[in-house]
Amino acid sequence: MMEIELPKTHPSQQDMDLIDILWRQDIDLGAGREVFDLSYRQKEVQLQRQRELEEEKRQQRVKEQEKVLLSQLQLDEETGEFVPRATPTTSALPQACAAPAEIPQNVPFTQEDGDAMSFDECMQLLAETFPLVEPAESAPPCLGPSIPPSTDSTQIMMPGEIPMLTQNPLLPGPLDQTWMDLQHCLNLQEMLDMTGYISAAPAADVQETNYSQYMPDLADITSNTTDMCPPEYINTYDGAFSSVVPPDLNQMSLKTTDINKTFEPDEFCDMFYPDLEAKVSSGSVLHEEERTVVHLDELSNDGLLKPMDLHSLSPGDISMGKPEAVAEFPDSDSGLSLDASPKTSSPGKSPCGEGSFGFSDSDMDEMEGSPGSTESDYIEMFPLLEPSDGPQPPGAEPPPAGQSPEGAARQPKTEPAEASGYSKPPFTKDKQKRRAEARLSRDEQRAKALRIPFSVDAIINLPVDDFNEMMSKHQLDEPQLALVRDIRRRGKNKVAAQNCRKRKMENIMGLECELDSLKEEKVRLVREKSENSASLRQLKKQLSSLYLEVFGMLKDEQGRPYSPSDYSLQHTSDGSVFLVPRIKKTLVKSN
DNA sequence: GCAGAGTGTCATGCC
DNA sequence: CGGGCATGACACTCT
Repeated sequence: MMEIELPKTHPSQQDMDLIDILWRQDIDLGAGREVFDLSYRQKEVQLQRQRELEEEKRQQRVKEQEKVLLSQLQLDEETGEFVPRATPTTSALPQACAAPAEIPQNVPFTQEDGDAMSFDECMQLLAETFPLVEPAESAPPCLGPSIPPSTDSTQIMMPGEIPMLTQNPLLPGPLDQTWMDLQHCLNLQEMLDMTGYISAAPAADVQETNYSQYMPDLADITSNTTDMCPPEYINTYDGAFSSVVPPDLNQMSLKTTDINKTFEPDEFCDMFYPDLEAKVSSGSVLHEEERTVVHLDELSNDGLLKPMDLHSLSPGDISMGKPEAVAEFPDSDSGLSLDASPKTSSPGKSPCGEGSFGFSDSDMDEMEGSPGSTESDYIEMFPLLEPSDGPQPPGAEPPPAGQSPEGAARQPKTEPAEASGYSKPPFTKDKQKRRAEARLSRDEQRAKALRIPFSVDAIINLPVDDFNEMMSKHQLDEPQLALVRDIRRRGKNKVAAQNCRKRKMENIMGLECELDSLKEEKVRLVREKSENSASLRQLKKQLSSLYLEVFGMLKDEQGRPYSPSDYSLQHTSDGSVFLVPRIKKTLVKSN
């Protein structure tokens, strides 16, 4: 990009023409005309200052609202939650949509604490999701000063909509109510943290060891979930947020502009959540950015919807009350694994019956291979969620298949192996990776069938202590325990086998290198040997000629030369040379 | 259809 | 003694 020195005074027409020409040259590079417009920049600076002032005002208002909310809260002694005193809609059962904006935000958010997505992260997500509606209001209280207000990003995204921001301090009532609900949730979160509602240890573990990906839920939360959330409510949540898993957040934020115009409380509810659902079913999810996926993953991992619970939240289970995801996925361990294992009771042999858990590997393969295989598609859709998976939309038992069985399943997948900290397999071809993931999903499907409340990654990769701690928090029956042990054993052994083969290949390669170097050394030594032999022959030749020369110079008393057949020259170690008669020499030798 | 590579799994031994 | 690792062997899938 060319640099242009801006004139200190107003540019002349000639300058403007020149700038115009330069701009036309740069327009291909994405430069805007305003880049060269001084007055525009000055306006921008003024607007920026204006926004900052508004920002401060908003923050003050938010703090005041926070105080008011705190004064309105009371402690529910049964659940340990803080609930608003005069709000009847905080009951766990949303009969209708009378004021449901509060319900899905209250209960789930109070339960998600120890989860992969902290409340602050949730609030941050909200702040990012609704930047146009209430960017400054959602940010300051929960994000703290370190998080910059999202106004800038708003400006970047939609520079032409600045006037809309100026309306924010005069938010209409219902939106204020929504914000109060969000604040409410935030306060609940903070208070729950303080009151020890969430067990401190797991939370610390999640933060310190970064096992949040492995531990999408907590035991106490599980029980609370089942205790406090009737199926109807879960179903409602499911309907609203199940599809939330992959919605396009950008679209969501755009939608809020509509909310800004019309809403009343009921309309807000009707418009907001069903809209999410509509967005999801529209299939826009398939093209979302990775960052969005991550956020949604976190969303889906939120407390209320735990990995296996989400699976169990499938409409068949909830609305119809059938407890058998098992029948859908007739589980069995890899016939070899559990059945052959004498020390663990195989699910196939479990008291629950053969039909309940027993699907063989071949069965699983058939499931995976079938075009309508919901599990494999599903897993490919949410590889990072496994087996926590996203909630399934009500009424459509195989969501991915319903959406686009071909397209969705063929989407390039992320690598759960890497995400789970697996050592990289020695042979990395894409197809093999995919196949490995498909095979990995077998255990995940088994875990789903037995409703193991942990992710397979967690089962395999957690350290022993954390693993035991995790296990102790859930009441698992014998087949579940056996399956979890087998999953862990197989996972460990799989990694070990990969490492072993990798080492073996490295050993082979090292030996080949060593062999090559040895061959080179052999060639060198052979060449050296021949050189030494030639040198030795040369020395012998020189020695014999020297010998003859010296011997020929020797004369006896009569001046006659000694006969080489009768005498020979011998030298001692001190360098003396003697003329020795051969007979005498042989005698000496014989002696 | 066969051969070979790659991978998962099991059994076993060792630490 | 239990858990993990290493490795040979086998089965399976894919090319």
